[in-house]
Amino acid sequence: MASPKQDGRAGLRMADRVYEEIRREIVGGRLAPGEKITEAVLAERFGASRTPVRSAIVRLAGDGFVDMTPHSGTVVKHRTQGEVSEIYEVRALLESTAAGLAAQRRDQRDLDELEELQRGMEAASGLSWEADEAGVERVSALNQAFHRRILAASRNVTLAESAARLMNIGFLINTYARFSRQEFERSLFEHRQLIAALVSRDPAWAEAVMRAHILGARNSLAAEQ
Amino acid sequence: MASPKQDGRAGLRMADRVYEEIRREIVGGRLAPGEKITEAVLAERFGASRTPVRSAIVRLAGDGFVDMTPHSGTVVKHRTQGEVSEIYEVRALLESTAAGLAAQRRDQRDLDELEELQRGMEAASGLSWEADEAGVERVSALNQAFHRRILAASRNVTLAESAARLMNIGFLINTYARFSRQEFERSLFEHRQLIAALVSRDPAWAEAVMRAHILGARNSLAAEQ
DNA sequence: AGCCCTGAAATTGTATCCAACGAGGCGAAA
DNA sequence: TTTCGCCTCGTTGGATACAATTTCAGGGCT
Repeated sequence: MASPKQDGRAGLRMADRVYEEIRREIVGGRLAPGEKITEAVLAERFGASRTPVRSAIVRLAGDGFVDMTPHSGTVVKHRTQGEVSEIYEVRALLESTAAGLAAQRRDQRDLDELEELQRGMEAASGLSWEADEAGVERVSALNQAFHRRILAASRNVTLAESAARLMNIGFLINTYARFSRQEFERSLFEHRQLIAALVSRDPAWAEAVMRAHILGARNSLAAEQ
Repeated sequence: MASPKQDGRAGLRMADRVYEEIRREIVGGRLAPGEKITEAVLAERFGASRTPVRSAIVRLAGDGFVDMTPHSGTVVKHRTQGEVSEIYEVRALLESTAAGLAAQRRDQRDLDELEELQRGMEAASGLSWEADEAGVERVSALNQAFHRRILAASRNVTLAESAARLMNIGFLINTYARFSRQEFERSLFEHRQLIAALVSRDPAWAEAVMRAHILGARNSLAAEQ
């Protein structure tokens, strides 16, 4: 192909770009579960060789996004509703613990940034929920950032990483897109409560709100399907 | 090079063999944290090319065993004592929850296999703790299997995988080798209690024992360093 | 003396080529 | 007609060749 530097964003390895792009496509639902992934096809699509594509796929497999079977191929991992519920349950366990720690350890910066993110989400209240695809995706990104900020405020990197891994494979964007406006507003309200619990340094409250928040989301999801 | 099938164990990809071997060397402490990993060196040691070695390293990085920095190289990940403590704390959280679930959901097979593993560990009571390297490693493997069995009995695959990941990077063999005979016997006793809790289907008891078991191990470790 | 610049060596990242394996189709025999 | 076996093809796994980047030593400059 001989196009050494196709993308302007320098410094990024081709393998990383491929990884990120495929990941986004899976999380965003553009690549359906069960769909086959062929190295040569992707290589051509990215104007790269199979080598970095392969590297990206190995990483995706390690992160639980795809299933690789030797000499046979790679498919987007399928998850049953039960597995998705499990993911939410473990997230509830980890993130509620993190929220409790965060209530004890947060500093002013944490609170400021959470407020900022919350304002961003509230600003999206007026968007047309079914039509505005990009808007929904932005809200979802803010939601993820909010959760990550609380994980960071727990000051426990291991806890944060374990939870973040589950958030990723939880296909958040996809699930968020399915949320109704009502669910979204409940979510906003619970985030507000979370901030309040952190402000007043109340670990038990923060923990309970986070658990309720995540298990509630799980149930909304389960009810739809 | 040109030695297409060096190892008799067929069916295994070269990349998998390299992955497993490096992983064992890191977990076993034969590769020290901070040590540099050079692809070409490993490739020669395994009589392979750099391609499968590189694939293995990417996986190891994904699993948190090594740090890859672009164009610079790969080093065995260093963990501070604080990080190791964190790992044990999150393990305590996940595995105690799993133990509680296991107490409710276990069947007779689970109990039988746990008994079997426990007998195996008890049989090692007579080994010379400082001299018998292989013996210690076997005990460590049995211990890991015991914990994995309880995770499996929780019937929550997500929970089990999250915990297993942390067990792996906890460098169990290494830590176990540092355990004194006294620690080992305390461990045996707690495993017995765990089985009793599962037999009597007592989730709260199982949960508490597991939490105490893991946090105790963390403290023994912290006290040494 | 200390610092920066430069260049060569070492090492990683990517491309291409070859080998091995699995999937599916076709044909022959029961 | 159905089923077993073989064969071809497509795809992945691995080897080798090449390009790009970092690192570090050494020399010149401030």
